[in-house]
Amino acid sequence: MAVRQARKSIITESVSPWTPVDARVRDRKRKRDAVILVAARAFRQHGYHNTSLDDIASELNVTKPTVYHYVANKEQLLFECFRAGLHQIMEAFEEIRNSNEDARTRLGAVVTRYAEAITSDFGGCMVQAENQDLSPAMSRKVKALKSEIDQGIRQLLKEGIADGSIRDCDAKMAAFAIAGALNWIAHWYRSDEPLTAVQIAERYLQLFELGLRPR
Amino acid sequence: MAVRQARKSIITESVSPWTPVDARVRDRKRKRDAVILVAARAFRQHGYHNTSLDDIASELNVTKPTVYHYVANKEQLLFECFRAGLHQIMEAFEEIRNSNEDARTRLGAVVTRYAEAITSDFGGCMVQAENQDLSPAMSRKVKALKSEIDQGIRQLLKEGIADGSIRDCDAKMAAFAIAGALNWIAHWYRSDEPLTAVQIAERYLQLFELGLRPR
DNA sequence: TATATTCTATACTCGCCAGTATATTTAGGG
DNA sequence: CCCTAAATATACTGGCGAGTATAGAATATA
Repeated sequence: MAVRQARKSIITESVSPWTPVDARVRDRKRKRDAVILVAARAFRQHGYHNTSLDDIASELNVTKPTVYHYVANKEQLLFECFRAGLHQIMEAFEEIRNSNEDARTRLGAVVTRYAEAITSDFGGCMVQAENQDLSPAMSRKVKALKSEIDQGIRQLLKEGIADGSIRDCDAKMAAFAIAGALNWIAHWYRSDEPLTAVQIAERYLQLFELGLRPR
Repeated sequence: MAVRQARKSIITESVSPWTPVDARVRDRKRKRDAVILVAARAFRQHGYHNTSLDDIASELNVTKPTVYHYVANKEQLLFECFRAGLHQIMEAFEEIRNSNEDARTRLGAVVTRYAEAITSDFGGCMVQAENQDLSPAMSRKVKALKSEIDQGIRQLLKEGIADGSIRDCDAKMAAFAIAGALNWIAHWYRSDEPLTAVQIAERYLQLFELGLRPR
C-alpha cells in the first residue's frame, strides 16, 4: 500500500494510477463482462429472439436500465458475444505462431483449441445466433473475423501440402468441412456430455487425418 | 380420361374420385405447398424471427388470413419446413436401401444426396432456424427425425467397419463430424456458388475417405 | 338459380419487448 | 459535510407482429 502510493507519486504528482477511480473503472469492466457472459449463456440456451433484456437483467439480479448502462442496445450485446467467441478461436492461431512443427501438427493444435472455444458459452452463442440479427455494420465486422479464421485454416492446409505433411487436396473445401464439423459441435454439445472438448477434437482429428478408408 | 371414368364407377357408384372436388383438394395442397416453400425461402434468407407472416403473404401476392387458411400458425409453418428438409435427407437412405455395394460406397451416395438436400431451400431453412422456436411437442418430433438420420449414418459406418470398407473408428463422433460438415454447408452456400452440391460432396468425400495425411 | 362452402380481404386486438424519461441511491472529491 | 457523478430503479412509450372477427367474392352442388 505504502509502496503503491510511493510509485504513483513518482509517475505523476496529482493523479494516481491506483486511485479508487481506477478501481471503479475495473469494477465497471468486470460488471460489463458479466452482463455479456450472462447474455451469451441466455442466447445460447434460448436463442437471441427468445431472450429479452428483462430476462438477462433478472438473471443478473438487476433491472433493464442497468443493463443499458453497460451496453448500448441488444444488438451490441450480441456483437460482443460474437467477438468474444471469435476471439477465443483466434487465440488458437496465436498459440501456434512460433511453433516449428509441421503444418499438420499445427492444424491439430488449432482444431483442439477451436473445439474448446466452440463448446464455451461464447462459442455456442456465436453458432446459435445468426448474424442476420446484426446491423450491416456489425455484420461486416463479424464476417471479417470469420473470414480471418477461415483463411488461417486454409493457410495451414496449404503449408501442409507444401511441407508434405498433408495430402494434396482442395484447401478451400477442406477448410469448410473442418470448420463446419467443429462449429456444429455447438449444436449437440451439452455440459453433461461425457467427452471433453479435447477428447472430441481427438476423434475428429482421427477422421480428418486418417480418413475412413483403411490404410 | 374415359378409362378413368370407367374405373371410378366400378370403385364406387355415387362418389367419383375425379370430381372437381378432388381437383380442389389437389389445388389446395399445391397452394399449401407454395406457402411452405415461400416460408422456407424467407426463413432461410432472413431468419425465422425476422420474417413476419405479412412478409410471406405479400410474397405470395396474398394477405395474412389467407396464409392462416393453409396453416394453423407460424410455428407449424416452421415445422413443415423442417419436415420437408428432413424428409429430403431421409430419401438419401431410401435410395441405397437395396444397394449391395460396400458400406463406404453407400455412405458416399448418402453424403452426396445429403449435400443436395442441405443446399435446397428446405435444407437451408432447417439449418438456419433453431428448433428452440418450436413447441416442445414439435421439437420432439424434429429431434426424432434428426436422430433417425444420425443413426442411419452411424449404422453405415458400423457396417463399413464390419465389411472392411471403413477403418475402425468412433462411429458416433465420425457421424457427428460428417453430418456437421454437411449441415454447415447451408451457412456459406449461396445460389451463385460456383460448385454444385454434388461437386462439394465430392471434395468432402475425398477428405472423409482419404484423410489429410498422405497415403 | 338458390345455397352452402371455400377462399380471400379489410380492419381490427392485444401482448410483448426494446428502449427511455425520470427519480433515487451510493460513493468520491473537495 | 456538501456536491457531483456514477449506478440503479420505477414506470412509462411506442411499435411491431401474431393472430382473429367479420364480411365479401368465388365456386360447386342441388
